[in-house]
Amino acid sequence: MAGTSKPTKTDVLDALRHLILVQELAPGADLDEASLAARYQLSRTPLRDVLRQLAGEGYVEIRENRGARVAAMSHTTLRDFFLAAPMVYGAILRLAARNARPLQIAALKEAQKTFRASLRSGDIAARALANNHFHDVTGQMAANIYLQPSFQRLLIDHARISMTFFRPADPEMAENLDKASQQHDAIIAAIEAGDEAAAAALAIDHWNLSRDRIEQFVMPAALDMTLGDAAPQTRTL
Amino acid sequence: MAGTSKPTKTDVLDALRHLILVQELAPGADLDEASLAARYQLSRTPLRDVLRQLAGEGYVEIRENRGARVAAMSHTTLRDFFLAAPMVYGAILRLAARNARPLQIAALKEAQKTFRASLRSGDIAARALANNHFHDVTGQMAANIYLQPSFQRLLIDHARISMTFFRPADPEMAENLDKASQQHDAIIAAIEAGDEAAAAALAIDHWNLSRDRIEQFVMPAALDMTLGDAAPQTRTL
DNA sequence: TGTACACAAATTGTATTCAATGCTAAAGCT
DNA sequence: AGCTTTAGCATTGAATACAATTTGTGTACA
Repeated sequence: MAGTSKPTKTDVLDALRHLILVQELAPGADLDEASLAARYQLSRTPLRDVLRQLAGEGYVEIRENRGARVAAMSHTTLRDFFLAAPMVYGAILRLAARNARPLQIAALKEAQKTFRASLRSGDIAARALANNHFHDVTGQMAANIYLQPSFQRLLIDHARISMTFFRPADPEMAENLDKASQQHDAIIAAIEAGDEAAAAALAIDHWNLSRDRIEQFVMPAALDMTLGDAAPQTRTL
Repeated sequence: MAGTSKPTKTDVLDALRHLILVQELAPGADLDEASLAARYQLSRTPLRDVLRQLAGEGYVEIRENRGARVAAMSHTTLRDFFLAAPMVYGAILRLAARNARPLQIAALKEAQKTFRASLRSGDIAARALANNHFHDVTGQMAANIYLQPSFQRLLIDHARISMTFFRPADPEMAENLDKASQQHDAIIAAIEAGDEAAAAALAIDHWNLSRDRIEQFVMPAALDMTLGDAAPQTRTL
């Protein structure tokens, strides 16, 4: 393709979704219509359409007369998330095992291949997107329009939470991710076998693993400091 | 208020939501931007915003370059609905019992009062809306942003399904609705007592009752026609 | 008679312009 | 000095005009 052509509305949608998922646009960040329109070379009218659509999908929030911002994350977000996620994802995987079609299973295997590659590459944004896509495919398999909206919102914040709570250096993290990848394989097997119960159980396991990873981050091991070190020995909280 | 003033965008949103919920705008109906703009006395630009927002909420569907239509109902809708509804609503009521605040409980009682009044009035559109509002309040009590999107979509189609599958004349229907109203009271009591298990169980009961009502309609008792009647005895399909 | 192509009408998408609203900061008042 | 008021600025909302896409219709041709 010769020369970067003017981005279409769909391009902008994808671009913004991407930026939000990998937190290059941080939660709560203000989105200015004028500058975004300039940035993507289209007028404000279609750009507003884009923001409205992203609002519908849960990526952004729009306040009347006060513009759009990236969907915020509050102090209750994590709790709400892990409260809802196992149930919804359990249902999704159960239905996926029930309804998956051969072409979809092929797509899921492909998605897992990409996920494994992203693990090796060490690119954590690529990993978050690949993981997102893997789960998105399972959502398509489930094919229940009433579960889809909540599931999609969970996927958005799952990606964002993963981007936040991740230490590439930590060897425990690497091990945790390897386990996650193995669970993906097990999920594929359960779906292919049509084993609903196994699929639902794997959903729970998968979230427990994810929660462990985050707990590791939120509540780290105490610093290793013995008595007699230079640091003060008593502290007020 | 002297003279009907020009409707604001919020008015149009509410009006369209209402029309869709009570099926005055039928599922799948085409929504023409120009005529809607003329109908509500605002230009196409804000009206498109409205349609985009309604699309995000699940009321309408927008196809690129081919306009908007009221969210369709397919032959799988009912199945998908009753598959997802008990689980989601069970979770909602469980969380409602856990988190409900006094003001919200007062609002719920008020909603139930309105619902009872609508039962007596016999206005089935008013009944659908009042029921919708009752459940909406429970959703606010649950206060989980990840369950909310799916729950809202369930509420939309619950109202529409109720409008479709209802025979005002049928005495069984009246009895069924009276039971539903009693369940509402039980739901209020469970929430007020903070009894999560009871609330969750009532959610299941409530959907089973609703499903019974619809099954009554979809699979009615066979017509009572004995051999030797005037009607032709053999027919081609 | 059926199909393919081309043209015309209708409807949606985009750009530009103008109006209204919210935010910021400076001035006046208590 | 601290609070309220008010004026200017920046940003969002609405309206109109224009462009592009889709759909329907008609005609020519196999």
